[in-house]
Amino acid sequence: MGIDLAVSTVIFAIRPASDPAERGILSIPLVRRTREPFAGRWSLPGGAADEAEGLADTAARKLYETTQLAPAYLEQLYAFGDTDRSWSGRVVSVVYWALVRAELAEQAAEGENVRWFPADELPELAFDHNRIVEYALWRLRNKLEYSRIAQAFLGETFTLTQLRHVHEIVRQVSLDPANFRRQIESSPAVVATDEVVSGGRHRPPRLYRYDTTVQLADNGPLG
Amino acid sequence: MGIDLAVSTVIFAIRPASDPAERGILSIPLVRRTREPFAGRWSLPGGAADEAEGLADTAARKLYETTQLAPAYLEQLYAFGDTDRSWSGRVVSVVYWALVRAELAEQAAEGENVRWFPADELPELAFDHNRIVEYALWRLRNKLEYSRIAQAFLGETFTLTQLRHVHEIVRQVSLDPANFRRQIESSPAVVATDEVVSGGRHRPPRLYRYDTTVQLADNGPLG
DNA sequence: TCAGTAAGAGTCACAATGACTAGAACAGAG
DNA sequence: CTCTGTTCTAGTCATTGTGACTCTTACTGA
Repeated sequence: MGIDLAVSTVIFAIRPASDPAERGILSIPLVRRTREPFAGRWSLPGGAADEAEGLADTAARKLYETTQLAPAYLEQLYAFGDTDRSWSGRVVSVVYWALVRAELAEQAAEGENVRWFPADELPELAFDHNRIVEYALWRLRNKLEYSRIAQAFLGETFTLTQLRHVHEIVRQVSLDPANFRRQIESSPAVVATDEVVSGGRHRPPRLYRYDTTVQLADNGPLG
Repeated sequence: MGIDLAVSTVIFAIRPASDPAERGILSIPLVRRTREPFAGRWSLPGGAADEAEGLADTAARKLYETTQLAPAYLEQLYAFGDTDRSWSGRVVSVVYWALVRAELAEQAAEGENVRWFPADELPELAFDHNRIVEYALWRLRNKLEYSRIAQAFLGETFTLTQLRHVHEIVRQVSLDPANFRRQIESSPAVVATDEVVSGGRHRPPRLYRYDTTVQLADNGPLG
């Protein structure tokens, strides 16, 4: 009876690769379902919407409860409401997507029921979650090109090479370092600090920092 | 108890202006509320989600029932779910936005409870509908620049001047006719027919047609 | 026949971008 | 200490897309 309203989140982070030649792998944490339908299958973290809480707040809370992660960026993805997307009654899912810093994601505990998967090598998930992740991936890759959200994968300060690696890993391309530098430095939202990273094996790169008065993405009137 | 799920739609069409110097006005049909809360106020057409129907289907149906319009383009805008957006219990609204052909919108019946308003001269609406329309407008103006949805305001065939007027009216800019032509003709999705519009006061312009195998907008995996 | 207006083709300068070159600055091997 | 390999960083060059602008063509109505 009635329509159930759920809130789920597709969480992205860049995790270290087993092969050290790769710079990292775009990954997604999934939770194993303990109940029918789809018991045993992996699925997106989430749950029923809370009556006393905004949708984004519910997304952030569920996200934290299941993975202990705090997102650096959170945005609504889509409301999935096809009639046949669940086996047990009608469910409308308001899905969010989130970006988590690599540093945090590394510490994150994995367990029997929570595990990280490479974003484009997912198993068969519960419900229509494969399709949802596919759409989230598309949005992430698009938005990376015309906004500043790449920063959300990194920390307060970062080198241009780190920022370039984020783009290369997520968008699965290889970018010319010199051209990438030119483009980033043309934006006033990125400021060079006078610090450098010492201790590396090569010429010490300069640290950059995002102007915190500039928001990561322009979502119009929604802020 | 429980969260009510509603579906509403922001409908756009270009309607003739009273001043013949203007080419048209971007307009939105609104319906007058007959019940509390906000009885007498104008609001977006919509209603409760139907358990047996997809969200987009509900949006299109409600849209047709209240305005007798069939949209040429329909896309989900956002799920609004703040806790304080309704006076009567918690309501989550999945909002769509739609484009209707000018030809259809002209025929559309206005009545005591349905009326068209210029998109940026709206009265104070019920609930948070002013904010919703503002966001829909922002999305429309953005999307017009990087997709082919402008065509949805027109008919099967159209002149380049008509298409340019759509851009000028919606984006509130004035565009150079020659540059606009160059840009449109560089896209393979627009094909020139060998027909022309005769009977005008000036040199008869050629009719163009959109390649129907190309979709109006690229919404990724959602199609 | 002329004036006014829009269609349609073309030119020019400038900005953004991809491909590429080259010097500077480091660590570690010899 | 010197050499080598790598990366950081600053440049050049050619191509492309775009805004501003000019000019000719084709029509109607005065």
